[in-house]
Amino acid sequence: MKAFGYRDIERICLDRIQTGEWPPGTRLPSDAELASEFQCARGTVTRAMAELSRSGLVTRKRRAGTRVKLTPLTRATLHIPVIREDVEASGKKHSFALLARDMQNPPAVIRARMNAAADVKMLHLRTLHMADHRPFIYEDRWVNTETVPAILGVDLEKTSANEWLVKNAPLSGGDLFFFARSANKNEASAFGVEKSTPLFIMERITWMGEAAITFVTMAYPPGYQMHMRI
Amino acid sequence: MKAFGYRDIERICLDRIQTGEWPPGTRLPSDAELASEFQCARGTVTRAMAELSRSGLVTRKRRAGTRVKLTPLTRATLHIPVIREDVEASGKKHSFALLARDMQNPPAVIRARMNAAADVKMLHLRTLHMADHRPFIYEDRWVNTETVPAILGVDLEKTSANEWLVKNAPLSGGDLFFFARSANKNEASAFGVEKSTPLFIMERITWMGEAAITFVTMAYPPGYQMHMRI
DNA sequence: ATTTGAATTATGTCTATGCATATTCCATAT
DNA sequence: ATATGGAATATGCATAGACATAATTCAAAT
Repeated sequence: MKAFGYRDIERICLDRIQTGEWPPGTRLPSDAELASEFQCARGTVTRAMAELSRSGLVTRKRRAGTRVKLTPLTRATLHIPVIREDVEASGKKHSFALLARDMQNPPAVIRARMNAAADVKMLHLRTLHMADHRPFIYEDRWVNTETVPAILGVDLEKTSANEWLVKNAPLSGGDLFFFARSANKNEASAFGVEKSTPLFIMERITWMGEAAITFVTMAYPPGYQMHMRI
Repeated sequence: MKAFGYRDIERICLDRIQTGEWPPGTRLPSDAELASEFQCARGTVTRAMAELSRSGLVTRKRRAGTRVKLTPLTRATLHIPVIREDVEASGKKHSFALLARDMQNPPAVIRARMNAAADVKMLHLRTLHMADHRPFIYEDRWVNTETVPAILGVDLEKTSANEWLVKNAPLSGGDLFFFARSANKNEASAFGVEKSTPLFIMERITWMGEAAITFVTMAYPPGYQMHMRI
């Protein structure tokens, strides 16, 4: 019999958890015992267990051992794409129109959320992204030009701010908010719907340390569904 | 100088990526070179790099080396809580009312999405979850009793199906869909709003292999925001 | 010029070993 | 009974060495 690699061990243990052979709360055999079962070194089992732990299926504590989490699989991962690549991945043609561009002092609500001074001026952009010439995302964006001054030299008619920022502005983190609200005037006219139509909205703030890079509100047309996998 | 552990190396390299010292596309020094820089064994660097790779910041290929991803940090993780724990975590009191419970043949749309036979009967539940006695989630759920027969013996007035299933039904995966739509009649009356009010909706199907365990539609009251972190 | 193939190189994985450290368990002293 | 302290144990982390494997490079053959 061929020896077991750490991926095999990971898969087999995952299977034992998923089939209920090791129900939530169970203490697994120690790394050493599993190593003896799978005829491998302890390090190999340790690596498999570390992966399961990182995936959130088990918890490991010194001396206390490895246990199956009480509520396993409670995470889902969302991939945040560059809009252009997202559209092109679905076989459609991406285009966009820069509807407005100016330097402005953002409203207090935005300033507060971006952790910005009262008198700061930011780049304000409104963009409509299309998939096969149909409206796909209406984007309202504020860019902190103190954090990313380089964007002022970019031709945003040719490269979307979304794409330029993703690829050029190093970031340390971000906050995403999803909610539903009625379309505002701009969104309604961009999508050709009534002002009261429910829209799926994503707000995103990205950070470089304490300083906000950009605050963007993305409105999706009626019928859009965001998908995530567990 | 104290020796560097794999977490130190991970942090330092993360920092170099985030500050732009290693911009997207950069090829990192080889594991061996980094090991020499940090005065440690190659295995230690390898582990740090494996973590960065798993977090999606770099890609590693044999012979080609380790490179900073072109679009780093494009993932966000959503933690899916048990509703009761979610409510209680915010310091509020959780309660719920089982509004309806019966065995029914689900509509064709639901059957299709659950990958179920035409004549199957499922447990259909409607539940209103409350936070401090205010409506928090309106839940419409179908449970495949062929996959989880044990739920028929559970007192769902005392333990919510949500909680019981999360803790007792082993699952191999799931699909989540998020979108916005107008409140339907039931939701409107549960939340005390107009029928046309935009609501944030989450649909979730969980799977045990090919068989669906449960299909649930959760409607959140107006103003609810889902938050994720990058 | 193009293809083929061999050498080189960086990561992938495993082994064996050792010490560190958190936690549990248990015997002993109070 | 309770508190305390030490032994035992399981994971955490690091090291050194070995071989596997994929991708690149480059020289030789066509």
